[in-house]
Amino acid sequence: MPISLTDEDSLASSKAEQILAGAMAVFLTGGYAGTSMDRVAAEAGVSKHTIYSHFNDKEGLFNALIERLVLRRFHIEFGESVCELPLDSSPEQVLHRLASILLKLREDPEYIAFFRLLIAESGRFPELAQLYYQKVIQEGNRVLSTYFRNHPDLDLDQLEARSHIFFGSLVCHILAQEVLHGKHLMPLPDDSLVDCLIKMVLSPPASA
Amino acid sequence: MPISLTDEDSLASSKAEQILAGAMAVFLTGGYAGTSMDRVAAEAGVSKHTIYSHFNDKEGLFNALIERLVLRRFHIEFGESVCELPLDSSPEQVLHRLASILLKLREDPEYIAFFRLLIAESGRFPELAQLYYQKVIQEGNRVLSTYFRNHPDLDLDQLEARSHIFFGSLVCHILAQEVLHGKHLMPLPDDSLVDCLIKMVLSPPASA
DNA sequence: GTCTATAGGCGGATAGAC
DNA sequence: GTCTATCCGCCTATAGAC
Repeated sequence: MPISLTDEDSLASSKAEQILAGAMAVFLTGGYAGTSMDRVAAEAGVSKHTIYSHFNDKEGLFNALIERLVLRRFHIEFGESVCELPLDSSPEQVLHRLASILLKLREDPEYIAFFRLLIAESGRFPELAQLYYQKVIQEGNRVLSTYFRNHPDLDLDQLEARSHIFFGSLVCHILAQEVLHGKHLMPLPDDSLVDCLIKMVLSPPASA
Repeated sequence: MPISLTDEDSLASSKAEQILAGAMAVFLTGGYAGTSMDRVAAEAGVSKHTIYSHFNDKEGLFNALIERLVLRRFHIEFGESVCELPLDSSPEQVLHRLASILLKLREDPEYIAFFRLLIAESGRFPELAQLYYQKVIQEGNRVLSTYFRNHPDLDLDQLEARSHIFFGSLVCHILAQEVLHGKHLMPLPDDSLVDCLIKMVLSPPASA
């Protein structure tokens, strides 16, 4: 009876989905230690025992949640956005597109909260931080340095360092302005930063 | 009797110091929600009531601790180091010195832990995040962009954007390699990043 | 598999002795 | 001002009914 099996599977996974959705809401606002399994159960609309039967314990639930967010939500969104880049357009346009993809994340409160949570727990859950590092940060750097390598006409050196500078400046901009609430204290317009950054990153080495 | 007053004052403040030292150890490793007043009392070697009499509650203790760390420990260290810069040497040397001051923080586990804690609680304690932003991040940017402004021979535009890129790249480097444990996953040597970054930041605008 | 109910411990905050 | 002892609630995790 494949139908019953399918039903059971979809039911089970729908419960898991339900739990993970509730867990996301609670963990993202309360942090790891500030989250109680009671609140997760209430938010997800299930009982606590159901959570413990799907995920071993609080750590297991947290691991599953972060892995899921990294692998599905942020990895895929970022990856797909990058792949949609018009790679045949000018380097300036390519970098502008990359920058706007990154800076779009500023306006996503869930991403800001996820960033806070990931960094907050990077000491106690180092493997989760490394997962994010590999799937998001490394991926971005790989895309950009590969792009540089495939365009030798740009005559750039230090491809890895250049891509690190590109992403690092933008990530730190988001960190300072959104995460640390510096937006109103020192308003540096995105365009100003991006324009300056692109000129720098694309400037060939001092051809002496 | 000024002696007795002095004694009382030093005693009171020594207790407060003692409490703050214990609080630092516990908050930095456990985070805000993961820290119990019992553990702070044990670590500081005082009773809980003493803590509650000096600081109103857990939030008050946390606020006092972070303010102290920002204003004394990190603000002063950073400020003094910057003031010791040999401002009459070459711009490359000035930026190298600034970069090494920043990258020195990589090796300070307490600074890494403080960074995690500040970001972790930036949602629930926004004013503390802003304090750090004003006293450390803004300060650094002010020093560097002022330096640029005082050296018009460098012929640089977008001074604020340039200094943001300089600090942002380095801070994000520390974030990725130390906080998120990416050091062994994608080892980009400090020198490689710093050299490339300094060349970029000091390259005059495309003088067309 | 899912629920209600509960165990057992630790959380922040306070009362009273000195 | 400082300590010991305590209140009450919430925490994670589990036991037992269905």
